[in-house]
Amino acid sequence: MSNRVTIKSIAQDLGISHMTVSRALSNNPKVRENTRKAVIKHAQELGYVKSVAATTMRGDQTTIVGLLLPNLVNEFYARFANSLAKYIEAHGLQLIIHLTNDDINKERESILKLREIQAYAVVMVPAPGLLGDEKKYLKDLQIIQLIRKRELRVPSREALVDDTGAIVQAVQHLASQGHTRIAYIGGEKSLSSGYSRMSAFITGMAAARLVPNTDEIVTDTPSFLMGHQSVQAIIDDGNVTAIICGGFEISNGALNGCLERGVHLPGDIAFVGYGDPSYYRWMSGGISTIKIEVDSLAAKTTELLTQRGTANKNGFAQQLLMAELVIRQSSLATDKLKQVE
Amino acid sequence: MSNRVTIKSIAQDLGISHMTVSRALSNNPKVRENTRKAVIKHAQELGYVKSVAATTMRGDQTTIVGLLLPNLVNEFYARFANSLAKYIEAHGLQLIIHLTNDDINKERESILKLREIQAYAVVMVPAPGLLGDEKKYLKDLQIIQLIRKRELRVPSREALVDDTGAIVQAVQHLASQGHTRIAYIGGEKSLSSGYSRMSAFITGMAAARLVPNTDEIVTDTPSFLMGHQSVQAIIDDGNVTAIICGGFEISNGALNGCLERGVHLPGDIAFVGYGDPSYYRWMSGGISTIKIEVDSLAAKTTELLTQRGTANKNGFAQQLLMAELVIRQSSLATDKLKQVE
DNA sequence: GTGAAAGCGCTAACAG
DNA sequence: CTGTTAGCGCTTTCAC
Repeated sequence: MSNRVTIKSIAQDLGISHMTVSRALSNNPKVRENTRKAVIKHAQELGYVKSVAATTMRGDQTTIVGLLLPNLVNEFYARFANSLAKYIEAHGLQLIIHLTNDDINKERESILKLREIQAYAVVMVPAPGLLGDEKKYLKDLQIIQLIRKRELRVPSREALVDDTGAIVQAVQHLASQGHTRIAYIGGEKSLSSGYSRMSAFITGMAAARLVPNTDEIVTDTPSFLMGHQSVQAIIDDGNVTAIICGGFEISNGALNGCLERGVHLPGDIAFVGYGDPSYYRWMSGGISTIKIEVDSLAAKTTELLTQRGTANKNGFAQQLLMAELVIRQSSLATDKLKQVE
Repeated sequence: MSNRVTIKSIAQDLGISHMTVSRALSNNPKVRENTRKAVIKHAQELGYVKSVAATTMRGDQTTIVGLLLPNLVNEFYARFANSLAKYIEAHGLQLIIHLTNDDINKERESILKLREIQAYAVVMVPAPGLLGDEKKYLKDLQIIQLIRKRELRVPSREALVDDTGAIVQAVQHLASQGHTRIAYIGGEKSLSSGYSRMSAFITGMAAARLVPNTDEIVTDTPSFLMGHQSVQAIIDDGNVTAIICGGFEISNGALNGCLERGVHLPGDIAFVGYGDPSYYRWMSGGISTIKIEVDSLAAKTTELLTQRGTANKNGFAQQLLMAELVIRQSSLATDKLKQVE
């Protein structure tokens, strides 16, 4: 069939030089109006599109932003991708999505692929772990770390969440409902987010003059399954009247674990989730959560992405979003606590 | 800092020709073992990656698959993207996601961008509407239509869903529960899916010896809002005891509209949703749905994607997935119907 | 085994 | 205003 339409093929068709075609198509004023019109018309008719491969090879930036997420099943990640895709589209950028499943090796593979295509930038939720050769495989790439951060040995920007206040508030709220035995399930402490959330929980407990039982602070590689298993272990132990989740996946897994066990929220146990998926408000009379405005986070990320200049230490290289406690039914007093009262 | 590492820069470093470097890195046997090792070692140390732009310009296929979806907020689309990303990754492909919001002009813009980067293929949920110049802007692109199909004037493959049987079953199930006034909310009839689902509903009604009221068959451009508004209008009319949804967005919007109105499912009205998001089973004692195995659909799409050869009419160019009716609490008899009984 | 040349599509720089 | 040349990074082809 028809071969690729190029400026050369158009030039040949029209009996002019390919440079004139190039100029006409890039609105260079140094082309006679007639020639320009003829070229544009012909290009339109043939469905010409410029080869990004060629311009990239000459040194142009690509329009491709890589987004590395654990998955797209969690509503928070899906909504983030949705918002980010919308925001960056306004800047002529497009989104390549790679799923890492929080596996650091997959993360490296994905970054290599993005480097091969000379991605404009990479936005990533860094996977847990250490690699050591980051300096090599992150070369020539603008990196934005999302939600959590890892030492990358390479300049990077950060779009993070400050959920400390919301977590402290969550503990205090539960305490005010009469809860004294409160469990926490979160990501491992080696993750920046895992560490800070757990610390906030401990701070909140101290502020409420409660002594957290170390058995009831569970931290591990965050996943749906981890949340699911941890919550069921806690339920089975039966020592606790309330649970706070410190992670998107964990929250969904834990909630699922509760419902599967048929426990009533908050009748049997009080529950504070993390990330506020759309359906939480409809379940069990409403699930309380530590809410993160996903759209704002995507907007802040886009700012980092489009603001030129390398990542300096002068404030603009980091964006911080405040999380917020949303109180619904699931975090009130349990039936037992009500009886005591 | 350091400029891009290329085969030429490596060649210069090692005092050999760039061709030897090229051969060494692509496992061409015609390189002395020592040279090969030296080259590979040096390339590793410098973090060399081959330029996809260069190989693309020479005619290599890219690894980029475009995925055009209305949005990523709907769990079905997010899960599809998740599954597809996983499946194609096994073939060394990566996913660029464009959100169309079911707007045919955005769809065209996205396709143009994908054509510029010479995407390997495009998987798209075609937006409603007509354009006419598809032949031009779909040039040189392998197209796979997803869920619904449009006349594209260009060869395309199709990954579709056969939900006829499930919809007929849904009507019959409702009828068996005593429902006689059943409403249907679905996509506009100009959409292949909108038409076939509505037809199935009518077929089902006929099979149950019920006469559908034309006021109670609502079809329009499918969206969350449309489902939300349509269901509330139906509730307000109060003529109907059951509702069937024919679309992912519509189903979520309609369910939301019911919950917002505080109607009890199925106490006040029976409800059959579409697409089976994970949380439907936990809401209102379980929402009945017309379920589509999203992972299977992604697997079938991947087959179409990787099976080489142009889209012939001989069977392999189309993949069909059967939908399935899942009965939960929300589609049983309403309280009124129980009283009559 | 190794290297030199050519060309993929495009534009900056220069020459008319 | 228009055309020619060169080169971005890579591999195929053809020498040596």
